[in-house]
Amino acid sequence: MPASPGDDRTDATHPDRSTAERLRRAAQEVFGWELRPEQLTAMTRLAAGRDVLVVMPTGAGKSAIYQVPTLLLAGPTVVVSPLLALQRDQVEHLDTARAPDAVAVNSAQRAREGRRAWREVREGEAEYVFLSPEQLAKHEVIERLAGIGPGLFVVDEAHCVSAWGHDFRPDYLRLRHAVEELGHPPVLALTATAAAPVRQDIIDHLGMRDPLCVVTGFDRPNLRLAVRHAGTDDDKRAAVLDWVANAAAPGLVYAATRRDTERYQAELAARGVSAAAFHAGMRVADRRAVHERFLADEVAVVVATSAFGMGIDKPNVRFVAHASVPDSLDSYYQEIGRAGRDGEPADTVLFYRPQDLGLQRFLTARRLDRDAIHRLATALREATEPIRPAQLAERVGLSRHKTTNLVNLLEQAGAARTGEAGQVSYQDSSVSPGQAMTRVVEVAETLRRLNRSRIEMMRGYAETRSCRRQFLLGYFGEELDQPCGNCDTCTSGSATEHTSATTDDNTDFTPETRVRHRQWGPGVVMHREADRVTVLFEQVGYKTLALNDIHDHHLLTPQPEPTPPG
DNA sequence: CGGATAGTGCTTATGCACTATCCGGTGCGATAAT
Repeated sequence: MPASPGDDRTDATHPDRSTAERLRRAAQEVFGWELRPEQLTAMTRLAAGRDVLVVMPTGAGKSAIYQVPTLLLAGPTVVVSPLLALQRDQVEHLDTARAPDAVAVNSAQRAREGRRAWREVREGEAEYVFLSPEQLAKHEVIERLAGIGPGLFVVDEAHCVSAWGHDFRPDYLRLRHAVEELGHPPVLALTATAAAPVRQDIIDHLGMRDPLCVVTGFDRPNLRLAVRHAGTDDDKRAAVLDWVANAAAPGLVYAATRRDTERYQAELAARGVSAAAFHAGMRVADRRAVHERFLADEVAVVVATSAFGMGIDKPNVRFVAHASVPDSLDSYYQEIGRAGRDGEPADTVLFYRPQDLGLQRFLTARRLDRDAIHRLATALREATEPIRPAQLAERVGLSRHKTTNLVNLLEQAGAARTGEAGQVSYQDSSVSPGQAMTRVVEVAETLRRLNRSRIEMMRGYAETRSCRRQFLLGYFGEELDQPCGNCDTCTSGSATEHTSATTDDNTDFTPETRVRHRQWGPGVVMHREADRVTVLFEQVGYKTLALNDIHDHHLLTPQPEPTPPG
């Protein structure tokens, strides 16, 4: 991995002491903060014009990393944020501090409000401007910003680039073009959760140059981890209800479908539990009411789809139960991370049926419109000059959303490219639209395999007999020396039986070892247990292999480290 | 991929087993209808 995500060492050169000192003082005087070393490292690097990826838990002061350098840098800071509600919160939060003004620009506001916000940014009154990725896809927004000259480009909740960019919100994958059009100010990506491939996705799709990766520990030792296996669907439902009805509130229950959230809510209510459902199909006012009542401890349990959570910083959540598996350990960790933020003990329990993985396979499978790909490729090949995705959508008669998605795929397939002005052109006119389509299908197939393998890692977590925390942290590239003592497999003794004793004949395939598989090609060892290793392959995603098979059939060959770039 | 639901057929009356069909998650922004 060229950018070596996960490397949290500062480079050997001394950080600019005077810059560090100025940052420290600004933080103290304007915000009243004492900066921690990793915050200061990231800020100093940004102030020096470099790109930075920060992976830190919620509450560790991620926002400070852009809020403080903004005071020193010329030009406003652009903050890309996925939800309008988050933008609102951030703007309000900055307004109460002694910080410069913050504004948001989005479709929810009136034209007059928008004009005023732009004027404040232009005149230097506002130093922070919050935008959705969709705003940055608009040419006039880029032109305005380019005219003002932002000093810093921040992507908050940066895991959304990877989680949503590939089909749900395709403008996330085009942010790199916005960055280029703005003259590549230093780019800061912030997230609480990102395993290796997610980090690489963020770096690639934001076009980050030789980024510093600041990754602090993932472990949340106060969270107890447990999995309950269930036979039939009815058994599982009964188990969820029994467990939740007896658990210490407040808590969250994640379900896979909207319908299930309402069903569990009704059944909990019938048992006298104060519960509310939450999903994206509800009216905005109702969603907000649930959110506020939960924060105010007026409702004990929220039963939600994955729609609930981002931006919810409630310290005393005592449990997060999953009535069904999410699509990846990344999502799972994000969701259980909402428990126990006060540091007090909290329970996480996954009610598991392997059949539930099927729904996630369905939901993450994307159906390609081959005809539309062919039409787009043809239109691009015939275009006399480069064209913006929005214009291309009009020309071909497809929605902007779909066009952007397919343009992204054509780019990833090497069939199209985006130039400096954000316009798309056909890569090589000797390639036929049919051939371009074939390549797109291959790219989509690789993405599908990766998604499936992430679902399989979810299975791995649910079915492991060794320490769950070791498994979970291993997935995020962090090694825990000993079984944790605060998960169900540790308590039952299963973890000690299956723990990975590092025996002498067994020291190859330690985590981070680069390997090559005869069939699956190159990969990196992510995790090792007593009798098996998990490898992340570039082409097929995560695979777990038995050490016996590896040795007997010479499946894996260790590879030398690639020479670092530069 | 699997669960829910409606429909079909069998059986012999009020259900039961089987089959076909449909449905399933995240939010922005622009637009249409009041």
